[in-house]
Order: sequence, then C-alpha cells, then structure tokens
Amino acid sequence: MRGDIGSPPIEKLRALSRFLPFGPVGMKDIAVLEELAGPTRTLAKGATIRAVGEPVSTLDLLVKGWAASTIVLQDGTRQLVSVNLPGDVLGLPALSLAEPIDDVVALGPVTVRSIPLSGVTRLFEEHPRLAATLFLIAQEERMLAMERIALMGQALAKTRLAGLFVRLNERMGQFDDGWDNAFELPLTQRDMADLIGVTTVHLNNVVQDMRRDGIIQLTRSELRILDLDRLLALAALSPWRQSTPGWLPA
Amino acid sequence: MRGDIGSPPIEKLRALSRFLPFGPVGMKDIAVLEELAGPTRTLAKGATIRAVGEPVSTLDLLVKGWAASTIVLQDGTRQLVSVNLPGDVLGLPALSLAEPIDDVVALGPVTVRSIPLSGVTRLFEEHPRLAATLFLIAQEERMLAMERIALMGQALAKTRLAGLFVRLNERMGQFDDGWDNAFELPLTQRDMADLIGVTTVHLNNVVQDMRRDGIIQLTRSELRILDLDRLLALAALSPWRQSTPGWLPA
DNA sequence: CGTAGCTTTGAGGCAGTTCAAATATGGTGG
DNA sequence: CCACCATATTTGAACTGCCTCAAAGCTACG
Repeated sequence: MRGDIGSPPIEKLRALSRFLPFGPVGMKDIAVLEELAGPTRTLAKGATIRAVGEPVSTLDLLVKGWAASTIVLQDGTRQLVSVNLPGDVLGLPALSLAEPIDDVVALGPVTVRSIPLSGVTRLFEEHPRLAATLFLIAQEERMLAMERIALMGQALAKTRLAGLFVRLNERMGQFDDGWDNAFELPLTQRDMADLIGVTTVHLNNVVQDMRRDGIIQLTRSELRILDLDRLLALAALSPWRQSTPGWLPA
Repeated sequence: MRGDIGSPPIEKLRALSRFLPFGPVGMKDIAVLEELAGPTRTLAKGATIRAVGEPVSTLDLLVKGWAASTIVLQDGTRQLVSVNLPGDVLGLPALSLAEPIDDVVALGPVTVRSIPLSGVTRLFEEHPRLAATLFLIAQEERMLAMERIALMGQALAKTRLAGLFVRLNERMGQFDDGWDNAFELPLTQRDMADLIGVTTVHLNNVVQDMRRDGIIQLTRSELRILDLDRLLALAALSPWRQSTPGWLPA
C-alpha cells in the first residue's frame, strides 16, 4: 500500500486490509467501506465484544488489537475457535444463527467500529464487488477453520502449536517487506492451550520443547521465530495462496 | 444425464433446500437458481468431485448422495472436515484459494450439477438477495465447523461422535414431519473415525459402548437413534436455530 | 466364490490429563 | 516506590483415553 496519494492514515488502510488481496480495490470502494463503518468503540482487555445468545444487530470491524472467538461447552471447558487480527470483520458467522453460540472477546485493548446490518444490505444491493469480496474473506476464514480441524484431529500438540505460529506469523507479516518473523503476541499460554485443545500443563511442556530446540523464543509479550524452516517442517501445512478470482463483479 | 424436464419439484426443491430456511424465496428466484446450475453429472462412490490443487473453475450443487471434504496431511493421515448432504453447494471455501487444499469425494453414488463461476458473478450482480443467501449458507457451514473445532479440542471421542450423530439427524430430518430419527448412513466406521479424529479401533469401541447403552442402533447401512435424549445429553451441544434475517435484500 | 475392504477383539505403550504446589510476573492501592 | 494480590508460568507424579500393532471374523461385490 505504498504509493497511495491523499494518504488515508495507514491504520485505516490496515483496518481494510482484508479486502485488498483478492483484487484491486478503488478509492471509491474504500470510501464506501469507510462510510459503512460507524463510530469507534474502545474496549478493555477481556471485554466481551459479542456474546452468546445476543442476536446479531451489527457487525464489528476490528481496527486495533486482537480478539478471539470462543465456545464454552457444558462442562465449562473453553475452546478458542479463532483468533482475529486488525482488519477482521467480527460477527459474520453468527449472522446465520438466530442466537450465536460463540463469544468474541478482546485479547487486549481493542478498538472496533460497528457496521449496522443495513450496511450489509446496501453492500449486496449496491456494491456487488465488495459484497463478493466480503464473501471471499469469510470463505478464507472458513478454510483456516477447516485446516485447524485437520490439525486437531490428526496432529500431535507440537504440530498443532507450530501450525498456529506459522499462520499467525504469515498474517502478521503479510504487508511487511522486511518482516523478521517476530511480533507482539497478546496470548497467554492458557489462550494457546485453549486454541489447540490441550491443557496449560501440556502446552507449557511443548513450549519448553520448542525453546530447547532453538525453534522459537517466547516471552510473555513477544513471539520470535528463530528457525522458520524447522517450524514449517513441524507444522506440516500445505502452502497457502490467496486467489485473485476472475469472476468478481467489476 | 437424464433430462427430467416437466416439473419434478420434490427432488429439485430438495436440491435447493439450503436456500429456503433463511427467508421466503420466490418462484422467480428458484428459476434463476435452476438456470445457473448446468448439466447433471453422475459419479461413482469414492470418486473425487474436486481435487487438491485444481483451481476452482466451477461450483457443484450436490443433488443426490453424500460427499465429504477431506484434508490429507503430510504423514498420510486423513481428516474428514465436513460431510455434505443433498442441497449443499460444493467448492465455496476453495474459492478463496488459488489452489484448494481439500479434496471433495463422493461417499456413495452422487449426482451433481456444475455451476460456472460466471454464474456466481451474475448472482452477485443481478440477484443480491440470492447472493446474500448463498453467503449465509456458507456462514452456517462455518458455524458448524466452529462447533466441530470446539468438540475436537475439548470433548472425548464419545461426545464427539454423539455430536456428529445429532447434527446429521437434524439435517436429515429438517424437512420431514414424522421424522423418526433413523436414516441411511453412507459412512463407514473408518469415515466416522476420520471425521471425529480417532482411529477406527477406538471408534469401534465407542460405537460398541453406545450400542450397549441402547442409545443407537448402527448397521452397515443405517443409523437409528433409539434414545435421542441421552444422545443429546452426551453431545452437550448448544441448540441451534437458523436466523431469518431482516437485512436480506428484497 | 474369491478377495479386498470393513468390523471386531486383545494387549501393550505413549501422549496428554489431572491434581497439586512452587515460582514468577505485572498491576494496584496505599 | 513498595507491598500485596491475582494471574500466569513452571515443575512433578500418578493416571487414562486413545494409539499401535496384530490378527481374526465379516460382508459385499466383481
């Protein structure tokens, strides 16, 4: 996104970054998206952005900070279903249900912008290209979920954790040229455990393992990947290339 | 490729049934969908409907039979990521990737109708309501995937299997009034094992368990749920109600 | 009617859990 | 600025769900 004129603030572009990779997006489209998103809300760490059972009345564009979608089972155990980074649109899957079954919580301080559902209607009615792009964004997240199901079902904890780190690293470095495979990680070990479906005790064992092997350096605030090749080998994931479909409306 | 012209509504309606629950669909809409779907293809059990690495050039409407999306990991283990029933649209998630990472295979003899991607363009451009409905269908499947991630991460094999049976039963009985919780199940125990992420040996143990408890009756071809209440208790799933959103374009 | 694939059973082994407790760490109010 | 407290990390040890390996019945289909 270098070379833009009039230069809307970088942060705003980042907030719309999910829309860009699927194909060119004109300034007019950006303006449309800008207009759809309502006022900024700021929430503290741990706050619930969207709650189980609350019928969806708005979507939320995550502008800053990380969030996670969580499902709590009857026995009280918690699963983190997905992690949301800046630019993600929160609440899409819940649109299909009368009452959502997942909570979306802020993993740190976050700022979001609400998008009224009437905005979604207008997107589909008046901006088919953007609507189709939104559709693709959702499909991409679904693909991520499918991959995660495969890892959860077939892979050992170490592989699952490696997979998580690899995908997070990819997404964080996506728009950075001199990316050095290190980033601030606002996840506790408990969060990571809940993400890959193991206990904190076992997660800690796996982390220690990876540290001993010199693959990662994990502190309370930062993840630094020391040996990306070995991490990739561990994760055993298929490469991942976004499409730039020819069928998008003009 | 038999050309049933005339008006054999039942099977055709069933093939479009996923579009109906989100809100009224007019005859004109049905005609549009009818027109989008191309010629009928028939495939044998075990056939690959869509393959890893093959860029998506069409979608497929599953008219008859069951299919499953599978991901094969580097070590050769296979995960069944989702099961597709008649009416499902195959290939949606893969739209977001240049090269899909999942295979879609026929679990029995199936018939599908291809939908060219140009049809998707037209849907978004000219039929926003149908496009939005397609979007919702995909979100619903994503919600199912999220629920599955939660089960895979937190629940024991018995609970996971119960969850699978519950959701399949729901979908199979959705349009049946006198539904008696029994249906033809074209899944081998190996398939079920791959779906919930355990070995066939262990899956068999769990099945024996449920049989002994009088909860299910499972033969090679049919699943009969004998005690739905106990199965539901085992599965520990949240109730599930589709939304009929007010924001759909007219 | 043979054979490949599916189901079932058994026994030993390991990844991951549970329970418990010690040790950091960061944020808060005094 | 320190003392305190809740929360996060780390460690140990016993226990179990599930896996692996192996082999014997089944079933269906060509």
